[in-house]
Amino acid sequence: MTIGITQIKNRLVEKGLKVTPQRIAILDAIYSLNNHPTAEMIMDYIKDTHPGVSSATIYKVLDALVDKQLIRRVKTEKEIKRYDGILKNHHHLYSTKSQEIRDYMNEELDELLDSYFRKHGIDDFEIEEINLQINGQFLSGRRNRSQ
Amino acid sequence: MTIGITQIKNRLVEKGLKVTPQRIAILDAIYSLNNHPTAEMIMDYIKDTHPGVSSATIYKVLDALVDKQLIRRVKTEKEIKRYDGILKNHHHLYSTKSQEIRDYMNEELDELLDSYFRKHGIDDFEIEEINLQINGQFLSGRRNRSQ
DNA sequence: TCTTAAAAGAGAATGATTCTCCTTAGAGAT
DNA sequence: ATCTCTAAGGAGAATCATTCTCTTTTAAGA
Repeated sequence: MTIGITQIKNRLVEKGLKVTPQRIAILDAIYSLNNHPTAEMIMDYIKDTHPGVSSATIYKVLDALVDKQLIRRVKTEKEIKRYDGILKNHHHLYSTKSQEIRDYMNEELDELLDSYFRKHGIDDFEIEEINLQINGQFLSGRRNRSQ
Repeated sequence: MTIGITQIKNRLVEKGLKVTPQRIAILDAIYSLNNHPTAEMIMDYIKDTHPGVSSATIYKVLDALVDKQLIRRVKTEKEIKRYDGILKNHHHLYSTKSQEIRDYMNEELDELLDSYFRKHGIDDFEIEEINLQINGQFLSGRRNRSQ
């Protein structure tokens, strides 16, 4: 299911974004390179058909597209910059408002997932570990969840 | 449950790492600042008690500690640099061997999680979205284990 | 076409992380 | 305790993706 140029234009218009060749090219690149490209991969892809697009433009367009929810950002392993002294497998609560991260442990949940995936494996993939990334908001109750 | 200096030393020795004041200070910082500090937060914390530790050392020590599995790295929102054109909520399969990421959609699983969390909420946290980060290995048809 | 705010371009600036190269110091052996 | 040797730490330059600043261009409605 490839997405055509007309459809890309419509999406831009719907979000109130001006339709520019750069934006079309970038969205098209993301849809075509459909395996979570980096900004650099997008630049490379575009270089052929649209030479001379400034890298600053790529970043600005990507920000605008994320902002208008036409695309999303995905986490990767490499860019990680925070450290955790707790080694036991656990999950994380991420605030969508701040940069706060809290640990979340729940063995019952782990077992539930474990038994689910024991029954329904994933094709061509051997699971080693599952981490939930739970996004939401901390309700600043004065209750302090230590550990 | 704070971890003492003696225990930190033991952990270093167990992993075959030389026990140095810098390593002790860094591990101690991670255990004390127990909310996923960045390298910078660790530097700040250490500055008082161990002034003059080179930032290069901080990074080297952190790498060594991750390498020996005394600490782990955690993903955050900010550092994300890859883009996804698929907006529907979905999960990701991450290769522990390469930088490959694949989408994984499973509505049955989503419903399972949904109903689980409807029954067992998380204290002081309002869930907006749950993404599974499933780490493992892609079994490429012929089972290519050669990295 | 005209107008104008939004978008694109160029290149400098930033800043976290990495690299290089040299010095220091754990830790086992003597 | 001292010696030796290699791992570890220090200093500062280098890197490099991303952001910023400022100027020019252009999409799109009048």
